Amino acid sequence: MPTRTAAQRREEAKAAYDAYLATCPARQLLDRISDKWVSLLLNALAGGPQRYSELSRRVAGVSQKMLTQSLRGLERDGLVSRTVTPSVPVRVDYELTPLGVSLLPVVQAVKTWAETHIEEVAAARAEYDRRD
Amino acid sequence: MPTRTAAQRREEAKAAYDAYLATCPARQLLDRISDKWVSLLLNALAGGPQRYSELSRRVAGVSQKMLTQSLRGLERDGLVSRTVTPSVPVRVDYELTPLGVSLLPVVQAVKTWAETHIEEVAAARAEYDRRD
DNA sequence: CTGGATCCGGAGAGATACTG
DNA sequence: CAGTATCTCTCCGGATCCAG
Repeated sequence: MPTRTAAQRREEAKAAYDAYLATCPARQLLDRISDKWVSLLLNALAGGPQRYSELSRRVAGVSQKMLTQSLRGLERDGLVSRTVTPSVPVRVDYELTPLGVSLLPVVQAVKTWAETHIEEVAAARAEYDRRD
Repeated sequence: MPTRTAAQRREEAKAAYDAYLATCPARQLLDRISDKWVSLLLNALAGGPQRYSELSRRVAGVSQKMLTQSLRGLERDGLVSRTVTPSVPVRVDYELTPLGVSLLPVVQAVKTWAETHIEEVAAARAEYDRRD
């Protein structure tokens, strides 16, 4: 069983998990979105369709495993579409779906906030480390 | 060494990590924000100061370990302040700093998006699982 | 050669029990 | 009440292998 099995294990775990969380199924979705690689990937896909290898370079630091796994998750959730062109060698493009596009402004806002306030956070961090 | 050691290990790991990412220090911050428990905690703190036990109940499903660890991280980054009232028993309140408040609209937008589009994602997910 | 699956070792998350 | 210490177990990253 490939990578998808991991996703399925997650699903099963969440199912049991939600049982005692009881009230909020959106929690599951929020967890998915609030993922390091997911936010990075969605931002990377903002500029249109991208190949697997392009994403791999753009998001620099992600392992092939996590890249594939994250993309599969996003595809399953209907946020990203996967198009295989059976040329030689094979070409795989990933693109935001309309649903994915609707999420885009939000994740871009997160990225923008991070870029804007990085210095304040760095200062707070230095302060914290110095005093304690 | 208590929980803080974990945070410090993270720090060290990130330092080595950033070295080969080279270009983008904001990446580090984005990773911190794009965390499951962090987004949940920030949303929970939206309604004003909360005690440790209140947060524990509100964010239902978080372990004490991750709660403490996440709060420490947020405190270090200057997003959350920690106030200890040495009564009997001791009382600890967590509250968003101005910097944390500035991030609030963004994380709330993420939460709102998740709540709004949960059904579409669930449908896409069911579709994906059925066909493949 | 690209895209991806598999296996393995180590880091980190979860649950539990304990302490000031 | 607010953590800390410990143990277990999942999950991540890297290397390797596989299909087209």
